[in-house]
Amino acid sequence: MPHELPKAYEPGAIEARWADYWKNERLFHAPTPPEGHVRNTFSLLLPPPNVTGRLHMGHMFEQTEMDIILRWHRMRGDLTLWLPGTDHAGIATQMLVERQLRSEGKSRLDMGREQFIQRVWEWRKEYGGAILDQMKRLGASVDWQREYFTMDENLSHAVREVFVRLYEQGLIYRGKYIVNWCPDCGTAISDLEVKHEEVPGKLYEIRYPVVGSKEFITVATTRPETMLGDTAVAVNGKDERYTHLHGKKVVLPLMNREIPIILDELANPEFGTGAVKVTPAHDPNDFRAGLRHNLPQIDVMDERAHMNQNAGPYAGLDRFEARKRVVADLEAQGFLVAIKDYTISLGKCDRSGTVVEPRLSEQWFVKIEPLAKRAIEVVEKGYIRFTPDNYKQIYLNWMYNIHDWCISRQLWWGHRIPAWRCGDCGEIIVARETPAKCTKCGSTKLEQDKDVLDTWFSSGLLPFTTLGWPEATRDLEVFYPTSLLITGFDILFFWVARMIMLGCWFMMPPEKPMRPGEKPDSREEALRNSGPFREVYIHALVRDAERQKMSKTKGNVLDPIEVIEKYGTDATRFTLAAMAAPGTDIAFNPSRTEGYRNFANKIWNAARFMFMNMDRLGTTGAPALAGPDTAGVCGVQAETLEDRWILSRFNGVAAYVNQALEEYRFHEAANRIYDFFWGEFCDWYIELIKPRLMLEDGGDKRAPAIACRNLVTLFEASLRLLHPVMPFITEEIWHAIYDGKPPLKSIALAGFPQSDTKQIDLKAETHMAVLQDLIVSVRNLRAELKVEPRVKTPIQLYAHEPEIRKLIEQNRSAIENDRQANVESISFVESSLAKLPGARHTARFDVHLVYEQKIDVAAECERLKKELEKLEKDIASGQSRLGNETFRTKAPAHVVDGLRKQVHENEILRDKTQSKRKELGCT
RNA sequence: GGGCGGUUAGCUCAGCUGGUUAGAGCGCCUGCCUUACAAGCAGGAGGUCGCAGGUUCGAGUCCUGCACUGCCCA
Repeated sequence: MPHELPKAYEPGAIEARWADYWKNERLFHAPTPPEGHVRNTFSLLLPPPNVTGRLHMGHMFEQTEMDIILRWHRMRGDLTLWLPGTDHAGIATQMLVERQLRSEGKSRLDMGREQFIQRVWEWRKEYGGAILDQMKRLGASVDWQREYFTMDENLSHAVREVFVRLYEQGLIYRGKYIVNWCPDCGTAISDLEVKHEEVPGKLYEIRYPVVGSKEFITVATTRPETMLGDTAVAVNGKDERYTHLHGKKVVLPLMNREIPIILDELANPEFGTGAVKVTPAHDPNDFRAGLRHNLPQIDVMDERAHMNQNAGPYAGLDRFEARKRVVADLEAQGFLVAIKDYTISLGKCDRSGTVVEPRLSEQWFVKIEPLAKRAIEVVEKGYIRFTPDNYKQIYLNWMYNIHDWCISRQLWWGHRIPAWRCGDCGEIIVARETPAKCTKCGSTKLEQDKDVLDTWFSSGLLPFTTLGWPEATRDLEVFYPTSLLITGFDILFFWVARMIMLGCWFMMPPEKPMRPGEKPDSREEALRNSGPFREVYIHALVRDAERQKMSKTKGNVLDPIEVIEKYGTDATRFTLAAMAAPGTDIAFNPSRTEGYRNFANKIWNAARFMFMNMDRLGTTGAPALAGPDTAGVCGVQAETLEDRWILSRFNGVAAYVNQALEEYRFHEAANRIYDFFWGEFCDWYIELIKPRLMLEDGGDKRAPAIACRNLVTLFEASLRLLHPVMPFITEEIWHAIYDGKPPLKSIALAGFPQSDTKQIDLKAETHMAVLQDLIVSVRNLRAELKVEPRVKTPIQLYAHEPEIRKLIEQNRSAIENDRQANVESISFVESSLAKLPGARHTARFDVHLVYEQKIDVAAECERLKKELEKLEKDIASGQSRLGNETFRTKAPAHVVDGLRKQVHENEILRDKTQSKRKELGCT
C-alpha cells in the first residue's frame, strides 16, 4: 500500500473493503477448541434481532458496545466467541407476510397453514438477511460461521425437547384461564406484552333490582358492556350496608337474568358503593371470584372482540359500539345512576396498540415458581452480576412477583406445540416425536395442537441451544456459561429473566453434561455454572438530540446507515462509545459525530505526516509485533523529555483504558483515548519532534531516524489502543505501517496495550507540564500584546529553582520553535519579573515578553483583579481549613500536605499579582 | 397506588468509593491558509452544581424534605 494517502479521510473508501476482508478471512471464527485447551474464553450471544427488523440506532449502539468488548478481549488473547443470529419473531413476521398477502388479494386462511408457512420461509430467504447485512457495515466481529436462526432444525428440536421435559416434570400445564387477548392479532399474549396507559375514562354506576323487593343495588364499572356476562354481584360480608341482602338475588338489567348476591372480598367497602358486578369470563379478578363461588362463566365476545350470541340483542356489535348501546339502553330503562369521570388504566397490545381484552380461553402455561426460585437464588448470590447494579433489584422484584407464563400463541409461524389430542378419547399426548396412535385408547385419530409457542420461549433457550444442547457438546463445555450479555432494559423480563430461569433449570446437573473424569461439583458450584451468563450489562437508550425517544410517528428516527454514510462507521461508533456512560440515555446529536469524524481525519493526517517522514528518511524496521502479554511499548529509544513523557502518558492511558473497559465505562475509555491522541500525541509530541525529524544537510542521520522510529512505534501502539472503538481506520493505517506485509492478518489479532509501570515517568510528566505552562504563557502574552504571528520575540525568564532553570535551558530550542512559543531568545534574570507589564507568572517561573507595544492597561487590570479575588478566596478558605485542628488530624496526610503546598503557591501568586497591579497603577 | 432515575456552562453530557483550583464536545468571541490536518492551529469568554435543611475537618458527590421531569411495575 502506497504511503500517499488522500488529504482528507474518506471512510467510504476503506470500510467496505475491511468489512469484507474480516468476514472472508474468517478472522472472528472461534473454532471448537480441542480437549485440553487452556486459554481463557470469552463468549457472548448477540441478542438476536428480529428477522423482520431493520437496523436502528439502538442496534448499532448495542453492537458497538459488544464489539468494543469483544475486540478488546480478543486482543488480550482470549478465545473469543460472538454468536450472531436472528429471531423468527412470531407475531411480527406473520403480520408482515399477511400484509404482503393482502396486497396481492390473498389471505392466510384461504391459503392454509402449510402453504402460508412455506410463504413465510420464502419471505425469510429473500429478506431475512437484511439486518445481518447491515450489521456487517458496523464492523461487528461476530463469528459468521456460527450464524443461527431460531427456526433452524436443530434449535427447533431443542425447543421441543425443553417443552416435553417441562411437561414431564409437571411444569407445563394446559387450562382454561383468563388471558390477555389481542383481538387484532387474534392471539393470547403474555402479561409482559401488555402496556398499561393511564387515560381519562368514565365510571358507570348501574343499579340492579333486588328480586322480591323494591330495592336496588348499585354497582360501578368502567366496562358496562361486560355486564351482559355478569353472573353475580359481590358485596363484602363485613359491609353492614348490605347485610340484609345476603342470600338474595338481583335481576340483571337488559338480560333479565337472575343472578346471586355473593359475599366476597372482591368487593371493597371503601371503594364506590361497595358492591361490584362479577363477570368471570371477562376479568381476571372476577374469574377467581367465580371459581371461589362456582359461578357460571358467560363469555359474551368472540376472538375479534365482537359480541356473540350470549350477548343477546347486542350480538355482532363491536365491543365499543356495544358499550354505547348498553349505556343508552340502561339509561332509557332507568338503570343508569351516574356517569363519572375516572382515570382508567388501559392495557394495550404492545405490538398492535389494540386494547387488550381479558379473555377466557384454553392455553398452555409454564408453572414458573420452581424456575423463578432458582433464578432468584443465582442472582441473589451474585453468581450473575448486573451492571448498572440497580437492575439487580428491578430483576428480583419482578421475579418475586412473577405469574405463570402463558406460552401458547394462536399463530401459525413459530414452534408448534408438540401436543396431540386424541379424537376418540380426548387424551392429550405430549411427545418428542409425532405419535402414531393414542397412548391411552390406541386410536389413530390424533390432531396436533394448533398453537405455536411464544417466541421468547425459544429465544430464552438460546445460550445453550446455540451451543448444541441437548447434545453434550464440547462447545457447551467451553463456552457455557457465556461470559457476558449486553442488552437493553426493555427486554430484561422478556428475555434476560427467561434465559436465566431456563438456563438455571436445564443446565443444572444432571442436565448439564459432565466432563469425563469430572467429580460432581457441589451444588453451589453447579448453580453458579448453570446461569446462562456471568454478567449482564444493561445499556441505555439512544434518543434524539432533544432527548426525545426516537419513534416513527414522531419522525425523529435517525437511520444509522445514513449517519454512517455521512460521517463514517468509525466516527459513529466513537460517538456512541463516547456517550455510553452506564445508566445514562444517549442524546444522539450528529454534530457530535461530525466532531469524531474530524478526529478520524486527525488520525489520518497524523498518519500522513508519519508516512511522509518514513519515506523521506527511508525509515526501515517496522515496529515489533506486540502480543497480548507485551507490557508497555517495545522499542522506544527515549532520548528526550518528550519521548519519556509520551511513553509515560501512553502507559498511563493504557492502564486507564483497560480499567475503564473492565467496568463497562466505555465513555471514559473513548474520551481518554481521544484526549491522548489529539491533545497529547498530536498537539505536543508530534510538534515537539518536528525539529528532530528535520534532517540538516550533512548532519547526523541518527537523530531523525530515532525520532521517526519512535513516532512509528508509538503510533502503532496507539492504533492498537484505539482499534476496538475505531476498527476500520486503525486497520487501514496499521497495514500501511507494515507496508502491506503485516506480521498478522489483522490488527484485531495483535495485542491490546498493557501498562508497564517501568515506563511510567512522573518526573518527565511534571517537567513537561512546566514546559507546556511556559509555552502557553508566552502564546498567551503574544495574543494579548497582539504580536504579529510571524514575529519572533525575545523573552526574559526568572526561575528561582535550579531544577526548573535547568529544564528550560535543556529545552531551549523547543521553546524557541515557531510551532511552540516562537521565541527569538531566552535570557534568565535573577529577580522576579512578575510586576512587569507584558509578563506572566506562575509559582515556578516568571516570563516577560520583550515587546514594545503597549498593553491594554484597563483590560489587564480587570483580568488581574479577577485573578486576585479568586486567589484570595482560595487562600482564605485554605488557611481556615489548615487552621482547623480536626482537619489536620482527621484528613489524610497527603490531603493536608497538598493543601499546604497549594496555599503556599497561591500566596506567591497573590504577591506577584498584587505587585503587578500596583506597578500598572490599577485601582 | 408501588418503585427507580434525572436536575452541573447557551445546548448535549462527564465528574467512579466525599479530599488540593468542577471538565468535555458542540456553539460563541479574537487571531492565523505556520509544508500532516481550515474536518485545522493558537488564544479567550461562559457555572452561587434545581431549592431548603442536615451529617462531616471537608459535600456537585452522603442523608432528609420540597419542586420540576422522565421511566418501570400493578
